[in-house]
Amino acid sequence: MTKHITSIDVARRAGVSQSTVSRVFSDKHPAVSAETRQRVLTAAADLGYRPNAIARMMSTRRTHIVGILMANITSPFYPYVLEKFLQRLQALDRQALVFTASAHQDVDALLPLVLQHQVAALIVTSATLSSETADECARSGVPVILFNRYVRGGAASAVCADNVAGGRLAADVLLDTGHRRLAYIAGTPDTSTNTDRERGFADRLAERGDTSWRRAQADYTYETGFAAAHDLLAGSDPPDALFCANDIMALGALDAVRQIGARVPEDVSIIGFDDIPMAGWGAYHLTTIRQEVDAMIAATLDLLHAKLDQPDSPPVLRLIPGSLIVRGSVRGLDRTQESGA
Amino acid sequence: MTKHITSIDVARRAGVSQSTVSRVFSDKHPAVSAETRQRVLTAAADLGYRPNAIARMMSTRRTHIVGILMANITSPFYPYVLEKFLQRLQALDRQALVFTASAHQDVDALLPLVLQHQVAALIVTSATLSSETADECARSGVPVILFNRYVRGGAASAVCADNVAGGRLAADVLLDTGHRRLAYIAGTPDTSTNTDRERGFADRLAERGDTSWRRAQADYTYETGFAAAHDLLAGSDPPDALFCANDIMALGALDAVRQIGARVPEDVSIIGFDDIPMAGWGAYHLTTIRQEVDAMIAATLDLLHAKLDQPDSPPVLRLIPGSLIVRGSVRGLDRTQESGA
DNA sequence: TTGAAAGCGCTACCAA
DNA sequence: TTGGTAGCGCTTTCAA
Repeated sequence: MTKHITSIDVARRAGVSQSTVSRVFSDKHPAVSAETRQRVLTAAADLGYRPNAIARMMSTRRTHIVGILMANITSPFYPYVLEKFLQRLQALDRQALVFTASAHQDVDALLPLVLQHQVAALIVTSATLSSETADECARSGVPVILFNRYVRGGAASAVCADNVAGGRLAADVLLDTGHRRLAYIAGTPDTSTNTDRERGFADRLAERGDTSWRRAQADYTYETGFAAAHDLLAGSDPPDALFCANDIMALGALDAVRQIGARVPEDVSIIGFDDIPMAGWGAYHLTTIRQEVDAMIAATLDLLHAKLDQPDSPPVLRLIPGSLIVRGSVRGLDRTQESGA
Repeated sequence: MTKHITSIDVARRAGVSQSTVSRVFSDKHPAVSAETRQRVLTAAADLGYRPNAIARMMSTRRTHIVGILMANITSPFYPYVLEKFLQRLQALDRQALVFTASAHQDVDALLPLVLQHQVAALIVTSATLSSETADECARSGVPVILFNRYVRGGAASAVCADNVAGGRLAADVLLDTGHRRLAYIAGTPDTSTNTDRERGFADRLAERGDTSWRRAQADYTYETGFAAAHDLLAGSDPPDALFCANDIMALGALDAVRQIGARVPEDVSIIGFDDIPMAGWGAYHLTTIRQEVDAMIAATLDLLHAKLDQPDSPPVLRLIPGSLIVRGSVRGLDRTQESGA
């Protein structure tokens, strides 16, 4: 192992005290003469000194590290989210300790580990957090923001796409364009994104007098979306429109429709949710309800900092409206008809 | 802020010394009587004690944290890589501090920050590292493993797909199936993945007497792949086969071919590189050269631990062979003809 | 403006 | 098997 250079080495070389070296490298710049500072900086450069972030954390008992807890990174929606978070966090001079929860394993089990690392705050994405755990974080003084998830009555703030409104919008779009045999392809059960999208869709349909829509269960993957569409289309009196709880499943559904020799949108219309990059690709041209990811991320970081500045502020739920992105997978929709949700 | 519970609080409550508490929570379990341990554990549970990982690092001067430096998370190949790394690292009881380098910003600039956090090791993915920086890491005793990149003559070990062999394989496949007007769609210049794939392709073509292949520059995105294919196909005497430096561009190329009314593979064959999930989707059925990601990740972690155990071991370059995945985008290839690269 | 010294919460060594 | 104690490298009073 290489000998580690510490502030003491620098102090010795610069002929100053260790405290002075520390002052020079503190973020705020208190009372150090320009000349001394220069001497210290030179000595540090000569030695290749780098302040030890761990020791600094130890001493200040504060961390710049934000924990990110994420399941499902591979779902095409989340890599983008993660990258954005990392970029924004880095710009704010914060580091990110990232954890993934495999679907089966409980997110709550990961929490002690995260907390041990004294993270300044925690962002939880695509993974549910029990309200006990949320409370525990609150007790340790670690602000938690849920991204695209929320706990009912929990102690955690959350930022979500307005999934209910999105579901309603999908219902309106499909009905307005004259579709009459609707079906919903559901995402993973017990996720708030899925239940909210379905609820919005179902409620709006009911309001407009359609109670005969069908439903197939899938779990947010391409393969299950494909299979669900297949099943739906196989029966007699197949649906003429499919609302899919996310884009990936919608893409699978689209391929399924084509595979059985039907056309999109002439024979069946498809509308997705998310607006992932692939939705715009030539082979698909998926009409979808877009989540305003950038706005959601910005809101999350706002909430985070608000909570950091004011630890006692109450939890907040922030809903970010989405919007309809019109491409080619819904019959009777013309590309000027985009609207907010 | 909540009062923080320390090992001293636990010691007091359990009626033991602070050292004993520390022993109980050390990874290795030395010399603590079952009864004492139980008392300590109970007291800790009552108090909600959690060992402070920062203090532990400070004291041991070792970290379990691995830095991951990654650009391009959104390229569909990398989220999978990242998730796998996180999973494997977590299983090994290591945390991951993740940094992204936006393409423009120098990865080297991020390094001091990473090093300040006393990471035990560093994995660099999809981003080049100058050899100076690699040396600097070596000097600080931080093992660096490059994933899918290497620095010539550098001090860092690397794990790569065997891109040269993959390029050769693509050439053979296309020639063997009777294609005669070949073209290469290049990825981002100055990335070793691109240059190696191209070199393998070009060399093999030259060996077999084809020097008339064409080339279009793109940068690994769907859009540029689409545009490059468009250009290639627009001229007179358009190519009858396209080798794309990655799958995303191949998918773009495929959509471009269809858009101008040509058919894949009847009119033009396309072969990609990576085997991302979307390559298998119904709308594409892309024939491609697969990177054995799991093997690459395993090799990376092997190298990492080898280096950790034996800091003086020399840098290693490990090439992981890929294999041909036959789907429907190359004419004249029958699905039994898969082979190693 | 600078230096001395007291921690931060833990590990690890040495004695008992 | 346990307790005492000396750090780890830094920040942060408090004095000079």
